[in-house]
Amino acid sequence: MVTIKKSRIKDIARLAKVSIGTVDRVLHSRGRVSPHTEQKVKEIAIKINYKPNILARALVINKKYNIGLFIPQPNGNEYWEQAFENNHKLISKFEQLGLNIELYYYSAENKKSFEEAGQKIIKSQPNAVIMASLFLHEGLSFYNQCCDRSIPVIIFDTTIPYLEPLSFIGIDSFQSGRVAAELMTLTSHKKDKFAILHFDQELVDAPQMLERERGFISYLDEKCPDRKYIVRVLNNKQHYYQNEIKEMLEKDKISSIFVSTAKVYQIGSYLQQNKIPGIIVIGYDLTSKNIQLLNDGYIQFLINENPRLQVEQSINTLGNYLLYGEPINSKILFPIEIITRTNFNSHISNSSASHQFAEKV
Amino acid sequence: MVTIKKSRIKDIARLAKVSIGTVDRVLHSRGRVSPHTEQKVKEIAIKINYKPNILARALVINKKYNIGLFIPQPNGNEYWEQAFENNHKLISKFEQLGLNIELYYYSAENKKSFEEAGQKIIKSQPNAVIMASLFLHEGLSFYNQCCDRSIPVIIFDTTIPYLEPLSFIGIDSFQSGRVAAELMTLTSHKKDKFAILHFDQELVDAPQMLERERGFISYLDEKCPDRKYIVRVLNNKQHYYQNEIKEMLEKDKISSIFVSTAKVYQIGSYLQQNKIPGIIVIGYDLTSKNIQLLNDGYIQFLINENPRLQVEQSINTLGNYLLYGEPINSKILFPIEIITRTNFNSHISNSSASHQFAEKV
DNA sequence: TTGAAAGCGCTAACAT
DNA sequence: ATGTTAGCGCTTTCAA
Repeated sequence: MVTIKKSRIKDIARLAKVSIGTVDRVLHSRGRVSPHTEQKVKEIAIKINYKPNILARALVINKKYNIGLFIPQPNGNEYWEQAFENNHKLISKFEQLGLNIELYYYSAENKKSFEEAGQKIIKSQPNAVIMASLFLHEGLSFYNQCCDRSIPVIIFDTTIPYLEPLSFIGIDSFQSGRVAAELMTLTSHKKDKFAILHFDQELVDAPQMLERERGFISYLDEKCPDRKYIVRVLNNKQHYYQNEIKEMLEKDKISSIFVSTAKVYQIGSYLQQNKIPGIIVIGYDLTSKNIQLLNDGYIQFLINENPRLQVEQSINTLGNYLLYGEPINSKILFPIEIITRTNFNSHISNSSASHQFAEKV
Repeated sequence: MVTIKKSRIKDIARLAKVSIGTVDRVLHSRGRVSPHTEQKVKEIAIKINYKPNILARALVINKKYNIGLFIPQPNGNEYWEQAFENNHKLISKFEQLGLNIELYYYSAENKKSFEEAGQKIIKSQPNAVIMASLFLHEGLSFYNQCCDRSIPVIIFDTTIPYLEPLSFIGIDSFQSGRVAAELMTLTSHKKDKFAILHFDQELVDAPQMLERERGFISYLDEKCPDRKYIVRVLNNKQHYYQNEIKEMLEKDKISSIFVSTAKVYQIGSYLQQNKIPGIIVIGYDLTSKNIQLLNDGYIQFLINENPRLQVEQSINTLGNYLLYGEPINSKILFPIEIITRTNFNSHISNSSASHQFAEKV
């Protein structure tokens, strides 16, 4: 096999009969080069198919970046715990390369804590921020502060409408609602009635939940306009919502239930406790309670948001952008993964492989 | 923020009052170091939390590897075309880093061509091989030749039983069959009858197809032992199989059909042409014909093997192993992805994000 | 406008 | 057993 030798700056310099300093100036358009030389160097670079060695470049640049990772406190919240499982190695990998990733937590129940953590981040003067904001208004305000200071922001998990961050990384909520509606339609009779349930939150602050509902309904409107369905917002307190569900099931003869969040286990548990089989239940996220109920047959489908991969992808994307100048997509939408009792294992064991599209280069 | 300075070999040397050469010898266990010095250096390395700079290491190692990528000729085979879509950039990325990836094609219909290409690879004396063998016996023989020459092999897409390659990368066929059975069960009545169809191939040579069938049946046996089903091997010629299907549908009142390969479109097309709605059809792979029928409602579910990601992951895994000495999993099983009319778009646009577990570091 | 040279952190050959 | 040094390919400073 003919091994083509890699071409280096030195080769260009030799062929163009100039010094490597000159070549460098041309390649980086730093000026102070005569047009004639510039032309010649460029030609030769193309001719010998010069590609810079990113390792050498990264080595010599040796720049340090401070990244603020702005996220809900994972303790006690399984979804966010999953998000950071195993990401220590990713973080320390990038640390080696000069990315200092600092974590800033806020409480998912406390807007104040979000604002406070946000102030800390701003004060730390980061080179970039990765954030997942559960609060619409506060998230927007923080984003604007970053913009004012020219700090690039990657938003993941939860969209904030109308913003144009460096990149949004997550899943398409609207589309995921459509998928849920499709699965319900496939698993039911034409005359069955559906329910869409939200658990009490300030819906204004939960654009995701509304988008999921919108998607769900858009599918029904489009594919089976005769379908009957109801929409309910349930109180989050067990005592209340259990009564509400009971009443609903008695009155409405629901065949299938779509819950707009990971709280779908509250429905599954109710059905399990009261031994009500035969209802198709769909919700979000592979939390342990949800998976248990999936296994027990009281939830049929879960839509996986793959929080761990979202974080991984966010860090990777930002790292490659800062360190290697890789272009960045303004939107990275994850596949909408349908999880069932039978395939969830394959998703858990290797969410990284599927999505680990992680390439180390 | 306190920026902790990265520790380098030089720092260890200074603190241990030895030269960097000695430190290097300790860190790489190259011997020729007194026990006392060794002990001291190790202690200090741990104390200052030394992590080698992989960039500098990769730069100086600067070794060239020849990799043989041994795969079916993609031209005219959409699955394999997908597998190599966009992988040029990955390949050229690694080329920069010293991985020379040479492609060797064989014809999926011609065992002889497999053997010939195999000989070529052996002759080229590669440092490692990545292969997808559609032929059981020939694949085994080639694998053994590599072993004899201590050439590590990564096998992807199609397993060869009983081998222990450096890594197997692909999906669990058995489990995917179970998923198909589950989906059918969820979308049908208890008394409906299922069909499992194989399209004519030498089944001996297709362990995947048999594994998928085995998985399918194992699920039924386990979860609904009363379920009626039939298994058929159909002739691949349109004229023949159309008659066979017709007969089958007339005689057996099938509600749902599971096809063990990407040829599921042959069933979908038949149903479409003959305007037979209401049958649940499940098969494999996101080829254009399959997707068209998914869209038209004559296929309900496809299981995605994500060929592109498999290739990406194979190259990444091998590259990181060779270049950075990363540990390697003997098995990397992908998530079993359920594709429907509504979510296929999200899978096509970004199969890389989900699985792009590719991290560049 | 150009060239020379130092140095990023590491490895490995060579000298002592 | 230990130390010294060249050099991987690139960027950047300084001198000419």
